[in-house]
Amino acid sequence: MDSEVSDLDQGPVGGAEVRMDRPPHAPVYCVCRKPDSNCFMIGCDNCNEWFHGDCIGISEKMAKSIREWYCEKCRSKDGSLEIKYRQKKSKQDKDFEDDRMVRQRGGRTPDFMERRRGSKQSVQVKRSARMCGECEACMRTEDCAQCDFCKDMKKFGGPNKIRQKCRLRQCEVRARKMLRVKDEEYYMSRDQDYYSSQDDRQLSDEFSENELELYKQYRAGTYDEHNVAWGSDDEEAPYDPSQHKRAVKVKHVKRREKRSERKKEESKVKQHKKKQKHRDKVRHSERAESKEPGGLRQCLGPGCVEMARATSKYCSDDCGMKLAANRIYEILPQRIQQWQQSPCIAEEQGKKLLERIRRDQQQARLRLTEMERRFHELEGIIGKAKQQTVQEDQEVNEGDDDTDFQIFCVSCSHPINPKVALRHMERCYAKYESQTSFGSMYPTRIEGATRLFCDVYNPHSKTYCKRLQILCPEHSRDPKVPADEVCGCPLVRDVFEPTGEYCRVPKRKCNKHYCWEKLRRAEVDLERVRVWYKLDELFEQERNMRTAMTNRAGLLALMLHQTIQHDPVTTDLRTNKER
DNA sequence: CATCACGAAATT
DNA sequence: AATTTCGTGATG
Repeated sequence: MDSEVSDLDQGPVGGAEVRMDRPPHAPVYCVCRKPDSNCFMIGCDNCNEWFHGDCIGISEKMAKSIREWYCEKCRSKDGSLEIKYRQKKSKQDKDFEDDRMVRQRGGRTPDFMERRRGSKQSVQVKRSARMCGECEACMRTEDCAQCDFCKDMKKFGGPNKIRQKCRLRQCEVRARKMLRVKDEEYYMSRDQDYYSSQDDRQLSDEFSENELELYKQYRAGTYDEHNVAWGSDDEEAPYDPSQHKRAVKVKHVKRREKRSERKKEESKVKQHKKKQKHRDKVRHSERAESKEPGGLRQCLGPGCVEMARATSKYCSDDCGMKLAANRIYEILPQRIQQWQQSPCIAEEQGKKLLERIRRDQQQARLRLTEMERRFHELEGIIGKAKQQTVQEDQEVNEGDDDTDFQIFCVSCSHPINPKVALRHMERCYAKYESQTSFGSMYPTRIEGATRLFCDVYNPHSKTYCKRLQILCPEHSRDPKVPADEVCGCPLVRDVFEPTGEYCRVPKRKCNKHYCWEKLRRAEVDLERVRVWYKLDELFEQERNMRTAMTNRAGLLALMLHQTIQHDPVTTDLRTNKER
């Protein structure tokens, strides 16, 4: 914690030399205990006190070559403190050197006062004119890539026109204010204090003591306690006016003098006007504190007089919630009323759509039970077919029809005998199909369905097989047919009409009905899957519809949108036909 | 008074 | 040599 020796708090000391345009409590500095007189001053890097250049015999020019400076008092107290000088663009400059000569340095030096905050930092931060080396911003090493300055940088693809350091890295103390983070929330008490000292000075030029006192009371009420609160946040003294003095002292000498002269001339005449101005200013600062960079803001919580947190508009989450609740109580009733004033077309359409969806769902369910029925029916047929006895003689009947006729397999394109075509193509297809996998990450979960998907887990690809179980050559083989098993395929007339009879050829030899059970089962299963999908889709639609309807007049929707009744007579916007 | 733009010093 | 970032004049 380094704190200023001379401070506003010190009150009036040695009022003899106090200038007319300065309040009586202006801070005093230096060995002479006189206030800042707009002349060049230098700050001690140990005690942080400011000294008039004239009083200690250091000119601004000389100061330019000083890197670290300690006052007489500090040097006598602590023998290790030495004034350190800069060297012309040399690297040793940063190291210790015993050169006690004040050298003139070539090139340009910014017109800031040679003030450093301690040797620690001088070593740590090289370019320190705009860096205190201690604040969060100075500690940052990476650009945010978000701010306008970053976006201007070449490394972020910018045109390099602005050429300024990342806003988040602009020193909280020494960087020019407009270069710091734009968001007022980042401004800390330090800046506020700077303002108060500045404002006091300016105000004192313009306002009577009474008014000034009022203004100060106002400020004290809002700011002083905050300083305490913020003090813990950073290790520096919350108030450090010297950090910013330079700009006022060195740069605006002429302007300030002119102004004070002018003020004296017109002081009496414009009393009234000034009072008005002052009132405006106070009101402005009350209202627009948040807009003003560096402004400390009051928590927006209802009835709360605490200071808002740095990155928030509120002092606590609680206050934020309170305001939000108030907002809802305030706005919601009106919105509900507005909402109820006009019929909601979307709601009505939604209801219709929902009805339709429900109807479709009902149909799909019916279809599903039908398919389940067919499933069991088929199993019955197959069971019955198994009981048939083999009739050896039938086999010969189908003997040789067209022996020289050939067809080609759809899978392997080899020419095959039509007699064995079905058998070949089935096997051929199974061979190729079993070489590929067809899976999903999730197992099938359909309640009430038997034997639908293969669902064999493949630990290698962590998937579940999504073929129909009955059709999956990858994970199931057709059972070996015993020699005495009958084909048993129900015979039909005119393709569809069952005759009630069954094929009684031995299964191994029947080329006509090869795998007929499998194909019939697959047919049913495929249809079942289709119906399940359809049902699933309808459920999804219903869910979406319901969510939309729930959200339509939900709290969030009502708070965010409102229905404006432009024409109170025609509330229903539909055409007559639609109604 | 803030912002933009840019030369140039400081730094890498 | 390239990059960073400072200070300052022009501008609105």
